[in-house]
Amino acid sequence: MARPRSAAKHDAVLSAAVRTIASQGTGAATALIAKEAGVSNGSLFTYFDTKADLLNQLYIQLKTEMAVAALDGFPAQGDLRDQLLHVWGQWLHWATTSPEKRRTLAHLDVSDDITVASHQQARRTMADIARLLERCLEHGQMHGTPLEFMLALMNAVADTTIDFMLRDPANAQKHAQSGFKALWHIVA
Amino acid sequence: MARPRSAAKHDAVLSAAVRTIASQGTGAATALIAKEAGVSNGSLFTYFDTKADLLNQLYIQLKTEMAVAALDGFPAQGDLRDQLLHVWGQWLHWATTSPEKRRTLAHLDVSDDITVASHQQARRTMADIARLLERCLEHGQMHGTPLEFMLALMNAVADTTIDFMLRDPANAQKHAQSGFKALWHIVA
Amino acid sequence: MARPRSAAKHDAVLSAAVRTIASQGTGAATALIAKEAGVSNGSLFTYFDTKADLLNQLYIQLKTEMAVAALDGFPAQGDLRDQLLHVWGQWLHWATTSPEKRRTLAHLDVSDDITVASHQQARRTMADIARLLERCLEHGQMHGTPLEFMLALMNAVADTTIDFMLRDPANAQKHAQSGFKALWHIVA
Amino acid sequence: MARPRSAAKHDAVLSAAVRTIASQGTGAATALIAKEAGVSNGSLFTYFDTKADLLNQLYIQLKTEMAVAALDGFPAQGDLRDQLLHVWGQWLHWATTSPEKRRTLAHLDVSDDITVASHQQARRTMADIARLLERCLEHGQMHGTPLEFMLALMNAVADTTIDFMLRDPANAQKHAQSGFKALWHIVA
DNA sequence: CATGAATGAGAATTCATTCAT
DNA sequence: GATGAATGAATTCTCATTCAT
Repeated sequence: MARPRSAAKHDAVLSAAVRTIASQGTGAATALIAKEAGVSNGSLFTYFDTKADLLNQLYIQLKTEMAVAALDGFPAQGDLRDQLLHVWGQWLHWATTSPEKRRTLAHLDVSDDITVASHQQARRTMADIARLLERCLEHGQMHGTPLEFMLALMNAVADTTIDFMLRDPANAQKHAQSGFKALWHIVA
Repeated sequence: MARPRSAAKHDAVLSAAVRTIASQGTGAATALIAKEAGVSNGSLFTYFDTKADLLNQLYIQLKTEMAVAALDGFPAQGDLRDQLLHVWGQWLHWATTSPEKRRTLAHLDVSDDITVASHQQARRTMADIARLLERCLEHGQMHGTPLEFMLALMNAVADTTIDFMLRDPANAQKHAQSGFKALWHIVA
Repeated sequence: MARPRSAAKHDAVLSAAVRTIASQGTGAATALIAKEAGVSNGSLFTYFDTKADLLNQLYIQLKTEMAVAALDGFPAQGDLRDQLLHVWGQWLHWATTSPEKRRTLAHLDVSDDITVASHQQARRTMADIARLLERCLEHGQMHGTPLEFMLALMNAVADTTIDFMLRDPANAQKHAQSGFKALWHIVA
Repeated sequence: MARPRSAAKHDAVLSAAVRTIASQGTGAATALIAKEAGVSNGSLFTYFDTKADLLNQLYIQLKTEMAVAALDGFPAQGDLRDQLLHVWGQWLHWATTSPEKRRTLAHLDVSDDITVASHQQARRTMADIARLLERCLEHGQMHGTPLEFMLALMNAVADTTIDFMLRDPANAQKHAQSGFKALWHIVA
């Protein structure tokens, strides 16, 4: 019966946070995020209990968005290599077309404000990708290595690749291919 | 602000910074670092112009120390795989026996206070390792990929491996081997 | 802001305020009082123009309730000492069985938000007690002292006594008697 | 060897706090107190860890000052009544000539920021007065009542008296005498 | 009239850096 | 040079009050 909490504002804050944190790190002032979102500094706290809360929600949203993007248009029929390549391509595409989100995610990933629960939930959003990776490993040379470890490795390779694509856009496609080659050498 | 009188104090501050930043991140107060170093907060600024300066010096020192450690006892005679394995083992050994330094380095690596110049200089300390890597790649499947990229990849694989070794010390050796296997699959 | 529609809600807010202010002091947030009353924070301001208004109304209500309680069952026939003792007993009984109200009153008594008008009105609710006190004084040693002063003195003695009764419940009765003895020595 | 912490500044903050709290209550902003003391808001916190710390130190200082004032020029030779009367006079004199300190003390006395330890220490500063009171009670009608209770009673009577002296300065002396008469009736 | 989101002026602290001693 | 007090901008979060729904 009262003014409803606005999803639009909630999202505005979140996306203002992306922009602000991308350039200033997690130390960015909540007041600045609020202003950037076109909202009063007080209002920010009706949508997020705490700055840490905002950070955690943002972290999960971005991780989820990334995972969803990576699986978009997943070729259920294809062979393993094609499937992994598809995920790889989607992933890099998302990261390189959303550099701010990607940079923010990097900041959040190392922030002490992100709880273990959030990290766990983030890992869960990658479950489908993990499953794919598992099937790739089945007959490969790294068979027997903990899936968790392999997933982390895949993440690391992807991150490094993305770094180079963003740093040297002229050769982005070449880097993407190199990265996949490295990944495939590991998993297959 | 000029030449530090006492190298000992300079180093004391640096190693206090390692301890403090490892646990508190780069947001750690300079006053705390100073106290931990047994130095007055004012004195810290006679050894380092600025907090960012301290951070950058620390970054370079740690990166250098890491590179030196990785090359310690390098077997000039061995074949490529043995040489790389040696470096790998030294690297992981340094990281796992100096977890605070390693954690601090992780914090610094993503800090906005570290200049591009520092990042470049850090990369230069890895020149010898890069050269080794280059020779590995010569006849490998990744031949033709920019060395810079491969170095970053190696870094990423090493970091991931170290993470798992520290997180799960019971299986540290197994993780170290898995990591090297992955690396070797990439480079050779 | 106008006439309260529902007296029930008005009272609910007031008694929620008692509970909340007893434990948090007059700094208690209006939003908290509202929630405790089962009312929206906005609604609180249709019943009370202002937080200060709420505080003042509460102050007067509690003072009135205290005075009424003190006079309950007043023995119109008894001699002066019995009458004063009756009031004394009722007063202490109210205070010790309504410790939250009493504590709230203590907070309000020293609050800058309570206007002089409210203090005056509060004093007026004690008129009957004042009259009794006046008769006690008529032949006593303090005869001639301003009634206002004597009333304040009686208040002070009562308050001190109640403090000790609440702080040391095992000896509550003894303290009540000591307090009355002190009071009687003054007035008679 | 560095700039010494200045007792003058410490005291300036304390006495600025007296002025500010007297008129605004314990809710007075630390920034205001600092400005009033001619000190930066940051500096306030080099002299007091916390606002609560400032409040507690102030409380103890004022209580001590009051007790010292009350005992100033104490007539060791006199009879009990004269001694008590002396203390009474000194006490009222201090309170009425330092109305801001007195008002601040009233605010502090009911503040939740004052720890039990501080209250205890404050009580200890009244030890000499308590001893005098004890001797008064020895042969009086209230003999046997806990000294603590009697001390609180004396405090209450004094406070009430001071209130009236300040509120109605024209009759201050008369009120002072009335107050003492009441006190003496209780204790003797 | 009820609701609760919106507002924005504070509030207490913290901290890199400067500077008097 | 060394010390640590001084500074004041900046930070997160709170809260009385207003107003759209």
